[in-house]
Amino acid sequence: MDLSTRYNPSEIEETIYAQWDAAGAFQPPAPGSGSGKTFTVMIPPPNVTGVLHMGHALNGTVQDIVVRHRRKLGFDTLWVPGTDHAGIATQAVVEKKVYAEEGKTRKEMGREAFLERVWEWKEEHGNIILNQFKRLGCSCDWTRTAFTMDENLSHAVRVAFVDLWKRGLIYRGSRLINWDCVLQTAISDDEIEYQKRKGKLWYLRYPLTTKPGSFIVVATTRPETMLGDSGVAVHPDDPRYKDLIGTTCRLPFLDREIPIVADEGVDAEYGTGAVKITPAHDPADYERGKRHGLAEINILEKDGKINQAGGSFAGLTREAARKQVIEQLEALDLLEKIEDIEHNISLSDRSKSPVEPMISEQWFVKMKPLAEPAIEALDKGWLQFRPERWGKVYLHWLNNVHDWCISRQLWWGHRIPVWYDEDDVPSASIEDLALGDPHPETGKPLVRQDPDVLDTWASSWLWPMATLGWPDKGSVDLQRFYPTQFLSTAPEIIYLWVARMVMAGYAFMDELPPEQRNPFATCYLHATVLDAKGKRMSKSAGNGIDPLDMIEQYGADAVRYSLILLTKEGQDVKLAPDRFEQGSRFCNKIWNAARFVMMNMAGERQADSRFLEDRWIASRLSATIGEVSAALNEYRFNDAATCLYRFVWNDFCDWYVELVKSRLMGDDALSAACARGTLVRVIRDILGLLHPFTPYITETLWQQLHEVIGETPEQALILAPWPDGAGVQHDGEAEREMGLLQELVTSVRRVRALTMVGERKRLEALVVAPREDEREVLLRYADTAQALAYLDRLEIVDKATRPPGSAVSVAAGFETFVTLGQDVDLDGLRDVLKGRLAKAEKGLAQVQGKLGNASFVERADPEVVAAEGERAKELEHEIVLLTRNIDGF
RNA sequence: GGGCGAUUAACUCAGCGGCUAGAGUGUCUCGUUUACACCGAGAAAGUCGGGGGUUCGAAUCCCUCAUCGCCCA
Repeated sequence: MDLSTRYNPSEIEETIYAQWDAAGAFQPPAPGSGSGKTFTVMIPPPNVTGVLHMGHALNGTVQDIVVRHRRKLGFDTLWVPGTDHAGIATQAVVEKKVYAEEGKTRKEMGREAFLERVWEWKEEHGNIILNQFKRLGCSCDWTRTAFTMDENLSHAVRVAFVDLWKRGLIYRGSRLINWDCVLQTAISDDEIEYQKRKGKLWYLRYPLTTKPGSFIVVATTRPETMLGDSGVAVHPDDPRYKDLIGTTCRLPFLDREIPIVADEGVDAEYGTGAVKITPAHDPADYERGKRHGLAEINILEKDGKINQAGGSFAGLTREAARKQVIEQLEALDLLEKIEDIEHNISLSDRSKSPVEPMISEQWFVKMKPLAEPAIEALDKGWLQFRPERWGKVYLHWLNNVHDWCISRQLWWGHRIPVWYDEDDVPSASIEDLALGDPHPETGKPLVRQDPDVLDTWASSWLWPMATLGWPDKGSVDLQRFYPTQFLSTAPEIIYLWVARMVMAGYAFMDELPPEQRNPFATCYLHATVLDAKGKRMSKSAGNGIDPLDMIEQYGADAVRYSLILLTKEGQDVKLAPDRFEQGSRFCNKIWNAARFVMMNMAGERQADSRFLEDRWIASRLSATIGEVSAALNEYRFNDAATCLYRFVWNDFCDWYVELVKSRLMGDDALSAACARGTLVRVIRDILGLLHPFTPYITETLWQQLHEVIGETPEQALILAPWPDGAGVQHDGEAEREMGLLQELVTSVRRVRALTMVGERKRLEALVVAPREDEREVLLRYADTAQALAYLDRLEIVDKATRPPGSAVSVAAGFETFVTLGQDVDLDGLRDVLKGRLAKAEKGLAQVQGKLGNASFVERADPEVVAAEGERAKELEHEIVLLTRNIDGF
């Protein structure tokens, strides 16, 4: 064994990962050879264009902890990795690249050639992020790596499309949709982000046809849309406008006569109480226009420029048109006033350009019928959110769901499987149809395929099923691993993805009973990672911390452990690079604790021990196994990590290892053997319990430990059974006695520190312990205490007065006098005693207050009352001791 | 406008009806006894955002206000 005193992650991580992979540890056992209980997790597929950010790192860690834990528990565990094709993002990346390299636009290049280039790009760059997940230590089954554009997944998309089509849930229609003028495609409601901006409210005068020289004034934030106005609305009860209802006004520039209508939806308080109606370019106006039968006048080209309907403004950009409209209105004295306001504008997620609502022919999915079972799944408890509150967000969206615009004017994606005959009658088909062949219903020759592709979510919503083989219902994986047990993702895609996957499960897995149809039993929403100032980390803000840098610097285990230690369930986390030091230090601590064990393995080992500290650490281990197991079963990762941290550092390293040192060096062979046996037992379980959190270091130490003790482990740690707690149990007596011993040792240390007498100086101590049971325990372990407190002599008696030249420390029930000789500075010690006294007196006053309160004694739990009584006695005793000793100085 | 979250030690966070309100970092003091200086020992440090209420008892439950952040419209 040659172990450096420092843990050096970079030396081991790659080797260990390769070992796991080579051993097939990431794959579930073959059908029939495992336990038969499966546990499945699907990775939320990152974009192929993506690189790992902290959110991914946290999410990857969470999933890997779950997966490793369940695998060690004996489940046939499968974690499916993969990426999605990210239609808009990927197309934009490749478009840019092609233009930079060849100066060609995608249109100049042509669809076929362009798609070839996208595939080339994907082959070259598409695995970057998955390899980064590997660096993190993620134990995905890479033989099942999926991509949403793979043949089988593409087939699934077509089957789903045609199925919904046949059920009448997919339709094509001319609707108001969100248009991205830069990328020139439709986007869904969920791809919009809102930004608060300073803007203006312009008040425009529209001349009344019935009263020449008079106007109706409408307020708008987007004056250029007036070119598409086909009406003005007022509230029916608004006295200002009552007599104008049913009359008309004239639209400036275009000289269009438009009606003034009454609409309940108008807010009489806002602006002038009269609003312009632009049905073709505003969602509210679209509805309003429908109600009043107003014309839908499209004034925009696909690139956002004003079209012919804009008259003299045709050809101008939106920005230029706004300027011109305002200037010309002003010239005509039709601009009443301008107000500064703050309002939300909608931007496209992808291009960050203002979204233009536009009427356009698109494909839609009817969502209401699909949403119902997804709502029921949560109500019935078949689906659970963690933290639970996210369920409300999920329900809110489902209850207000709009039809989903699934067509995109892109090339990269699943092409819509619809062909048209010469009369534009569509037909959807799973298999490609050939142009020229007869239309399946009309019999007329097919003349074209729909040029558009589907929204990326139209394939990722099938992810949990399609990656397992759906629509092949006979697929072994699908039957074995569906439904999955756990999904971990970010809260911002509850609508985009989570809710849609549940819908898809109910829509397409209809042969399963309802409780098994939804694709995951638990949806865990992980924290959002913020920077040190509390701002969201983002590429554009440049405030991100690169997880790969952190892995380089501290090691993957340290990054994982730090993230979990920082992240209370579902609570956002503020992160600075130095926060990873905690995990790094902890890894180093484990490394050295294991080194210590390995350095002391020469000789017999006995597992079953009656020594106090052996029984105590076994008792603590038993509790730790219980707590960690419970926490992991309930996905409380932070609780599990904290519990392990305390056990390893405070119990095992600070106390147990120190206690055992003298035994290992001593002459008592049995004592040494018991110490060795216990050390091995505890460190093995520590490695096992920590493995899901810090897989590399624990696996490495596991192998080294076995080498040292001359055993061949049955399995690598990744597959070794989860510590079951057999052979260790709660031992109240050991914990009590150990507590006393710790008090005694701490007392002596405190005296040393506060009197500056030095850690090393050999001292003598006298303990006065009036309680017989306590005295008896302290006497029994006096040797141990003497060693830990570095004492030459330790005397324990039932009563005595303070020896001259000694300092004192008061622990709960006893006094510890430490002989120091003359000329020792006792001020520090006295201050501490005074502080303790003040605290004890305050505590006593509180407790007596409670006990003196008749309602408390009467109403509180008898156990609570009894405990308070005990507490009062302890405090009284402590006060006596403290007072006595302060007076003595 | 609606919803959600946060506000506890100098900093970052736990605790969510009854432990003397904890941890990590930082600070101060001391320390190289066969693991670890990425270490050990000890100490100091908090009117638990403000106000009101419920309760025998509130950091914890309810109401309200304030500040910050996120989501939705």
